[in-house]
Amino acid sequence: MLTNLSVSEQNYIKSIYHLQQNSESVTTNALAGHIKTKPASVTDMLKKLQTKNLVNYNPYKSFRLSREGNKAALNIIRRHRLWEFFLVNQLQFTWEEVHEVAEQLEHVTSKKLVDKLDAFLGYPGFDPHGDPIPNSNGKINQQVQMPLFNLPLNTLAIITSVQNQSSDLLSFLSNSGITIGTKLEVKQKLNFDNSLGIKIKNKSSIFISEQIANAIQVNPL
Amino acid sequence: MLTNLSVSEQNYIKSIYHLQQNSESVTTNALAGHIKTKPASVTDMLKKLQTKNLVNYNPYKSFRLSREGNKAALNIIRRHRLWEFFLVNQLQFTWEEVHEVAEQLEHVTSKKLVDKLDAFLGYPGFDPHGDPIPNSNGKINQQVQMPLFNLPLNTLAIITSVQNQSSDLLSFLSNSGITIGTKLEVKQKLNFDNSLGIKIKNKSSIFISEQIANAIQVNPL
DNA sequence: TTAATTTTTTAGATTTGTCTAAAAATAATT
DNA sequence: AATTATTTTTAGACAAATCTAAAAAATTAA
Ligand SMILES: [Mn+2]
Ligand SMILES: [Mn+2]
Ligand SMILES: [Mn+2]
Ligand SMILES: [Mn+2]
Repeated sequence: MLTNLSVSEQNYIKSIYHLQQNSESVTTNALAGHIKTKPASVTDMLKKLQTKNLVNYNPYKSFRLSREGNKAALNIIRRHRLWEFFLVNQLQFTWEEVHEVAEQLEHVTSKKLVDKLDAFLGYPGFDPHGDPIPNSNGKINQQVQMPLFNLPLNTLAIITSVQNQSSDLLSFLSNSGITIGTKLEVKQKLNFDNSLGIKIKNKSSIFISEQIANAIQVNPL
Repeated sequence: MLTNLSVSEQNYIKSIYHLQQNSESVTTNALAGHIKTKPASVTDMLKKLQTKNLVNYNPYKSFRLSREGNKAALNIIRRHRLWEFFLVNQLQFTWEEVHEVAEQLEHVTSKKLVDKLDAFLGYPGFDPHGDPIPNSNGKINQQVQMPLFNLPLNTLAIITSVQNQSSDLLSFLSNSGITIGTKLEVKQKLNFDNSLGIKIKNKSSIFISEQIANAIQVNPL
């Protein structure tokens, strides 16, 4: 049942998918916050997505993407991340500039376009922020990673992804010499505010806040 | 006054621009036919475009794009044609496949994206159908051309563009060895139906209808 | 286990873009 | 010039997506 999804429906589905990554089921308020709309609008849309069998919705209780909905979400995310890869690797965008543009490009739904773009780019596995790109069957290359905040002291690790699209944060990170593939270790942790002193390999040491350390995902070597 | 235009507004403006190429001013019915909507909807949209100063609209009389509207149209057309060029030259689409996809891509309005795409493609002057691509200032490379139907007999000419996006027609033409840059001459014209016998350089002769001959633009050598 | 608080849903309104049917204006014919 | 035909606009309705305010349900606290 390959229904044509409106841009709005696509955005809701994608947001539900992302929110489900962190918690088992999603709340109306969380979705409203994520998508910058009001809870009442979320309820309206949930009823529509329910009739299209894209979510399993129990009013007042909870909702999740259906198998159909999950598949649709992966398609949208595939397009989003392929375009981000294209923008950085072919058009010389920086990693903090691409998210906004990809938010628009992801809604161009031609399958032929997406698959040809994928081939043109050499079937990349990860986008510029380290997030995995689903292949044309919706299969994702999951990688082992943990928040930098949880990395034990004095353990060398490699940055695998950054779980936040704020261009503020992203340009701060690249200005500090932090990007996907950067090797670093945590040297100290301040009890006062939970900030971390980190040593970037072959570079200077800097302090980062707990929030930033939680957005950065690493793979201990 | 760089107002944000909805997809619908963009489609209306683009259509008005194209219709103005052929006749001085545009009629409500012609626009409705072109955009596959009803005359009443056109009137509604004209009133909105008028308040945004994108058209000069005299109810019951006529309407044209304003200077503003013209500029907006050129921007949309620039995006459309750049993407068509990209699809054919980078993603290996054929010239009859690109129009439909470009209809969607043209509505992604990021100026940075468009300018970087332009640079990436090497600032192409013409799209895969031979239509000129406006530069970032809206300037167009006009070429001297005439309908193949008007080409005198036995005059060598080069095909410069095809003024129709029907994929039917476009694949017929490429299957017949006709594309942008093809050299040919008209050998005979049947009075019965105005069809033309044309000789493609280094290839066989074929007959084409008056309609097709009028869609093909050539430059006599 | 009531009462208070928070979350979620409903009711009703609004905006955008579209449509049909009817009215008004313009153009073409006799 | 009057009639007829065509084109265009208006009036009113509708679907999609959103909002505010009020009601209902669920959760938390007392
Ligand atoms: Mn992104
Ligand atoms: Mn990303
Ligand atoms: Mn086209
Ligand atoms: Mn074209």
